[in-house]
Amino acid sequence: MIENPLLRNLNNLQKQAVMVQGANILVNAGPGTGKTRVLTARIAWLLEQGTDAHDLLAITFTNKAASEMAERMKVACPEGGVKITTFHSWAYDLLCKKRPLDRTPVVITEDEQKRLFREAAHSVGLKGDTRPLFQRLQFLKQFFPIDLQDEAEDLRLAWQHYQNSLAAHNLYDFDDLIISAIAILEEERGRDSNFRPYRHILIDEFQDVSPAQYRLCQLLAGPGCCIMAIGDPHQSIYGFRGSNPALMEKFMQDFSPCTRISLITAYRCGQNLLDAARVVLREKSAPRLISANTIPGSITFKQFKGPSQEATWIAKTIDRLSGGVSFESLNQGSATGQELRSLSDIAILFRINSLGEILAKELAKMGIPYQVSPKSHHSSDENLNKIWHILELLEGHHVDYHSIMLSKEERKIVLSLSGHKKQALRTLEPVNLLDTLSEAFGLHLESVEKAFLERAIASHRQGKPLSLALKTEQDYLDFHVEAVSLLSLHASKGLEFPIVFIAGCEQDIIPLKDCDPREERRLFYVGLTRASEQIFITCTSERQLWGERITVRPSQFIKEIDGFIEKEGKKPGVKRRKKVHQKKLF
DNA sequence: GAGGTTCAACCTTTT
DNA sequence: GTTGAACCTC
Repeated sequence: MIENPLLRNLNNLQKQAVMVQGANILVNAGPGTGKTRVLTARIAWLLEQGTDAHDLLAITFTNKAASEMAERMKVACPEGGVKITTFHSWAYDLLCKKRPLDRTPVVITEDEQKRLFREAAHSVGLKGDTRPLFQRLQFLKQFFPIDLQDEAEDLRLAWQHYQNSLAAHNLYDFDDLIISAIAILEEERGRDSNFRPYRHILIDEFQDVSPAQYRLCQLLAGPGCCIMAIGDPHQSIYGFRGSNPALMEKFMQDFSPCTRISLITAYRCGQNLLDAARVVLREKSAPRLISANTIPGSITFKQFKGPSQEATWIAKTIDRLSGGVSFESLNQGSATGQELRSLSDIAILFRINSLGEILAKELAKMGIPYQVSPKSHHSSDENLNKIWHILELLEGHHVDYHSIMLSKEERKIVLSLSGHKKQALRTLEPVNLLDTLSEAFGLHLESVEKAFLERAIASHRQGKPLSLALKTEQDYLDFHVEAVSLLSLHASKGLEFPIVFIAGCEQDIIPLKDCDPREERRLFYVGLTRASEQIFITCTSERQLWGERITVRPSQFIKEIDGFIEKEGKKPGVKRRKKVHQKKLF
């Protein structure tokens, strides 16, 4: 029998996973074991087996991951037609289908969520700081069913009021999307026991599902539906939003019959890196991954006096590795004889964003191009949102809601406009309208934002609801750009770089104080397994944190992986072992 | 209701 | 060391 070309480049375990029939599948896929490859191969294989594309659903966590997978699918099977989406988008689409057309659900941002909640808390007579209550609400919303039994009366009251005010304007926060989808599906299932929308569901990064999303999975599947859940419980790092590595085990029981496959060949990291990472993980149940990489991967550890020395050293090292753009390296030339690196091959990871800022400054000083994780996009989102509220207010929609979202001053400006002026604004060319608004409200729109808003306003004037027209496609980091990536450990998940720096590797930062120590281990595991060839771990003896200057010790993890760290002036342990091995051979 | 003062957080983050 | 929210004063 001729082997299917889709399966040709897969190893045996991957093939097995791709071709499971008549059972749910749980794939334990450690770092670099070909998770996405298995997922896409399975979709392609199912299609080839005659599955209708409409019976297939692939779910990822981020839009970015979804579009990347869609891109891969285009290559694997150009006819395509398979729905690749996120939990939230899927839920949003369902909501749109179930609501009357004139009542398009509007999703609010976290900022708006906070304001609305505070407003709600105050209107039920709560005094004092409402932030702890809000945090609790956000956490509880990740669960299903939501249990308010043991919660404070204050929280219940404020919650109720918050949800009422959302409902009054057809608003949903991100968690409501999932919660509402669950409610719709439960109701539907109660009415019609044949309700089975998909025959095959594939879920990526399953270790990140929240209990609510897990419930959604249960409702989407039923007899005759096969789920492939793929993920790595050891990379579960989103406990603060409800995810839990134990859910993967629960899947085995709840979705019986279920085949479990653990991929053990890793194509990214060298063996030395994999073994070091496994030591930090301290999970006896974790299988030892075997690297297909011939380079063992080296770990270097450096301790500095303070953050500026650390940053300088990192910047200089990057400069040296990349052949250099700085004055110094131009003088020295690339005398090291090492192969030069593209800046896009290098990432600097850190536990807390404040460390990233120091590093960014130093790189800027040296003239090394860098890009930071998408956190900074936040401010531009705020601009877009503000414009949205202003425009809606100008049109007189949901006046009370949109008013809350603007500052008093801004509100005054909008509401004081005469009807005549409003009408004039409405007919203004989008470009001019934006200019007028930016000036009146002191907004600084970047040209990209402006172009985007112009398009949105134009399409709105052709009859599209403004909220829909503005529904943004976030700009994501482009890792092909010739720049060093500065990322939090969390943001680095799913990415890979030949060379990785982990900065600020100090006790109480990595692992971070007062955090779940097991999750901190998994987080460091994620960090170590981002690199394929080389890791530089740095720490300092002194750190200024939250205004206080403190002396710090190296992270406990350093000691734990000491045997895997390359010692200065000495050959690394692994290489030596290799030599011994070779002697035996001859 | 604007403007100053005090007090406590301050980690990770996608949708 | 900075921010955001609540509270206080005029």
